[in-house]
Amino acid sequence: MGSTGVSVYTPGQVVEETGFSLDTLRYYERIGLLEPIGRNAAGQRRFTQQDVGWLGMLRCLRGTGMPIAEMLRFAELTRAGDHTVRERIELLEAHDRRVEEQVDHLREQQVAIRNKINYYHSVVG
Amino acid sequence: MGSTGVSVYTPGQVVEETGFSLDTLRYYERIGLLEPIGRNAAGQRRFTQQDVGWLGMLRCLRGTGMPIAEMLRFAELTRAGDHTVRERIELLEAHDRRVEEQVDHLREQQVAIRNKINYYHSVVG
DNA sequence: CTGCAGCCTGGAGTTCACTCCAGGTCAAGC
DNA sequence: GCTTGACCTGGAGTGAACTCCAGGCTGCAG
Repeated sequence: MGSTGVSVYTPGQVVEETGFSLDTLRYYERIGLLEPIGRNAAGQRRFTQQDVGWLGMLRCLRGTGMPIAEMLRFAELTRAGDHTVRERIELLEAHDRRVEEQVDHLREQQVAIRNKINYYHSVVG
Repeated sequence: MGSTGVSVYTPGQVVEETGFSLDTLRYYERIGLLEPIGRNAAGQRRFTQQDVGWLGMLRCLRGTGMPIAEMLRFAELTRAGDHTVRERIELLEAHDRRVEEQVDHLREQQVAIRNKINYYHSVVG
């Protein structure tokens, strides 16, 4: 391990790691998607490994189109403790099904787009 | 064929067929995604088979995440005539690649979500 | 002839998810 | 000791894509 026993991340490092913008990180904290992030003496955020891990989860959910409101629910369930694990499973499984539908849907429409492309190719020869 | 020689569609029928809302149809016409739709004596829209076909294409593009601005460009190319077919091909092929990326991306994140689900399952037993 | 459903217009309002801003603090390098 | 850059706050602004509204017309079922 380095000079610090525990890994902490500056906002800049978290931006780097997660791909969220600094404004988005602050926004997520404000609305309660993140628990209040620890601060150093100067009041600057210091993210823990855990925070970064959680952000990874959020990125996954957002990236697959989960609305903020539902992520918020997931965050609350997570904070509420172990007795909510079943609910979290349900939430994620429902989301997983939606992702599956999204993929199917995209594939279907892709076929139509490709048909159009082929048609155009046949027009220009 | 029925009582009308050519098929025309009332706004309501187009809503039914395309899944776009009436407001969206009007919006699309306003911004130029649709050419001005024909009207009956009372000033009400009457969509042609062609209009409905074009709307099908739009639905496909929107449904795969193409921004309105780009659909507008596609609409303008289409209106401009046959000499734009190559540009249209390029536009659609670029979009097709983005759709492909979308699908890959979704699949990747889906794996992470499923891992999480499995982890939760292991927790509750 | 009355009522209602479906349609019309221009323009305002909404939702979502950020993103930006002004004005300020603090640490470190030159 | 001054500048620079990363960071802070509360709150306002943005962009995309609709969606809604008030007020008004028409055609037809009862």
